Amino acid sequence: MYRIGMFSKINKVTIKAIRYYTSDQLPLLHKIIALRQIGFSIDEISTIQQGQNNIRIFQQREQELKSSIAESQRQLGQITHYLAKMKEDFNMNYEVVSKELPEVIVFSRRMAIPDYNYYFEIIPKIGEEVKKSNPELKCTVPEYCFIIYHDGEYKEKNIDIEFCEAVTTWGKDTETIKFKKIEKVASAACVYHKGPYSSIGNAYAHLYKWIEENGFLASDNPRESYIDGIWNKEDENDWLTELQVPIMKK
Amino acid sequence: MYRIGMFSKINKVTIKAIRYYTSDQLPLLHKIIALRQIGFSIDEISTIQQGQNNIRIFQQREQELKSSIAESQRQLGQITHYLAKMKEDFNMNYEVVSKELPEVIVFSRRMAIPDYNYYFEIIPKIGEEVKKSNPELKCTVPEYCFIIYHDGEYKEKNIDIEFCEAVTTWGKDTETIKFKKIEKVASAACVYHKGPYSSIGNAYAHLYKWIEENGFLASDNPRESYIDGIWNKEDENDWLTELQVPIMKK
DNA sequence: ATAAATCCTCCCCTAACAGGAGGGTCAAGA
DNA sequence: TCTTGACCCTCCTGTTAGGGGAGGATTTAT
Repeated sequence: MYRIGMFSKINKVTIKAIRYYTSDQLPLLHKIIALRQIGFSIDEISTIQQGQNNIRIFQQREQELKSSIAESQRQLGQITHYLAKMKEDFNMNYEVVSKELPEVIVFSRRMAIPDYNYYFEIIPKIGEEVKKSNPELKCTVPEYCFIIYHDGEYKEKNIDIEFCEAVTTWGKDTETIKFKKIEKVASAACVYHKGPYSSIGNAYAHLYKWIEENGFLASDNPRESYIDGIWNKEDENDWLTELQVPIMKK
Repeated sequence: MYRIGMFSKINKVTIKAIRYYTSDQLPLLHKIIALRQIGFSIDEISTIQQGQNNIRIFQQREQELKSSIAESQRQLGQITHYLAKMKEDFNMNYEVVSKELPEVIVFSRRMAIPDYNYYFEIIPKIGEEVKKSNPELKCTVPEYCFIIYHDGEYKEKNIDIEFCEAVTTWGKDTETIKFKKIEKVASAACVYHKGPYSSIGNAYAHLYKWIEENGFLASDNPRESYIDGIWNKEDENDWLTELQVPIMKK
């Protein structure tokens, strides 16, 4: 007779779950788990266990699955449609909105890069390194992955940037990668930029013009937050980036 | 200003649901419902409503949908596999089990049919007729659709059968179709038959032999319950039927 | 005025656990 | 012998998006 903790480890089921089942179900634990993974409810499982009219229950679940897949695909179609429409909009006009940027925990690496082409050589390496030293680490959903420009001015060479990716908990620092808390920003002017990075200057221009015209002042360095990029879209024209500039009333 | 009942009818939302939303959400009711139908949670919807960082939330939902579809398809594969295995088994050997048949409400039509070929001409008509007179009627899940043989002996012609289909509530009788309660059967010997109806005699033979050998007596007329048939499977060899004979101890 | 329809608030219920509080038991180490 | 830590138990609450119903208040129709 194993103690419950051991039993839980052996069967890879939480103690809570084990306790949830009545004791006469325990010898069947594996079968229960298998059936649960096919999506049967506990009630259905005990029916399956007793009666031998399994087929109907299986067929019923088959139907459920088919219709739920159909439903999900419908929803997916809708979402794709919405997303396409949104990105279309960002293509047409820069619409600036101001919003709060919440406090986040990030892992970050600050560095000077020789020029903009260097970006996507270094960023995947950071990801790998942090995964090696913190295998359990989870990024937030939705993802929030951005670069802070620390130069006060626009530079083409030797740019001082800080790469940040928001995560759910603190992790272990490495030599180059540090965990830190990014404080909440009460108000930031934000705009989406769709297309390649070469044309991102327009978006910045719009953004700073809006800040000026609406009586604000940029109160901190800008962030460039990456939504779609080379990692998920082949076509440069589909890339999507959000620019965020902390602002304060003049 | 509409009263809530009217408002509920106009918008096709239950009063409970309307009350669930806070009053400042009501002007957006349609948007909320649309987003709910894409599967967003209330929290996500209010985030979408406030912040303008919609894209990430939509993308996140897109991912969720994709993985849930993948998961469902995995489950579907499993189930198909299980079902195939079960039906394989029924093909190999008749395994008799005894079980309880629960009490059900059915609509039924008792009639004499000239011969067995007449079956599938008459049955769809019954379905249509009952749908016409009771449009709201719902069949049970899992379905339970069967024929009771009222002849005491085996006959080839002019067979006295009663077609029954289990439903969830009582409905309106028609001239030929009556609603009735079928009493619970404490114990019935059951066997699955796979293949065309022409070979169903074997299954009956097995079943009655089992009843005899195990010291039971058939206590009522047999039921033939239809699982797969011409309505969902082209190949006769895939048809599946369960035979049920109420029994009692000798 | 009265009856019927409609409305309101309040409480409990769902599925399958997760999370935590508070307390009990047992063996090893000091 | 006392204490500490590991492990265990039961009980309570929370999760989603409302559904179902009780009991009483208000509005509408006759």
